[in-house]
Amino acid sequence: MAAKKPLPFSDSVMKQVRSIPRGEVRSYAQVAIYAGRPGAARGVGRELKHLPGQATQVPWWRVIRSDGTLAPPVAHEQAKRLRAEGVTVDERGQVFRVVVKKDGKAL
DNA sequence: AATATGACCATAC
DNA sequence: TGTATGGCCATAT
Repeated sequence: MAAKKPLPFSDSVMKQVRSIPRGEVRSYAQVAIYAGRPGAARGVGRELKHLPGQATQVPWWRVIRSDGTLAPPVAHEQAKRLRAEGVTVDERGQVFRVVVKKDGKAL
């Protein structure tokens, strides 16, 4: 019997994105790594772009850039949704990442 | 199969 | 500190 076929890139990415807890953010690169394709950050962004957007169940807005900024095409919508979850977003689209200690306590 | 594009990332200047 | 350049990966044509 053939070995277990790895999930398609897109499915793997979606799975990871959906696993991001509310109020938490993750970078494209980080998602790519968790999806099993380190360095495929661009591919991640491409997949998220393919999403329905507002009508999706995938919390794409929790995926931001590695430097904490938001991607220009969606920055507006994204900032709005992030703030709705308690994530502090600067006017310039800068996200103050929620740092959590191993205790689960916010820093 | 090769080229072009993109919601990126890291480094160099 | 901000801008420019190269690299990486996954689709579309």
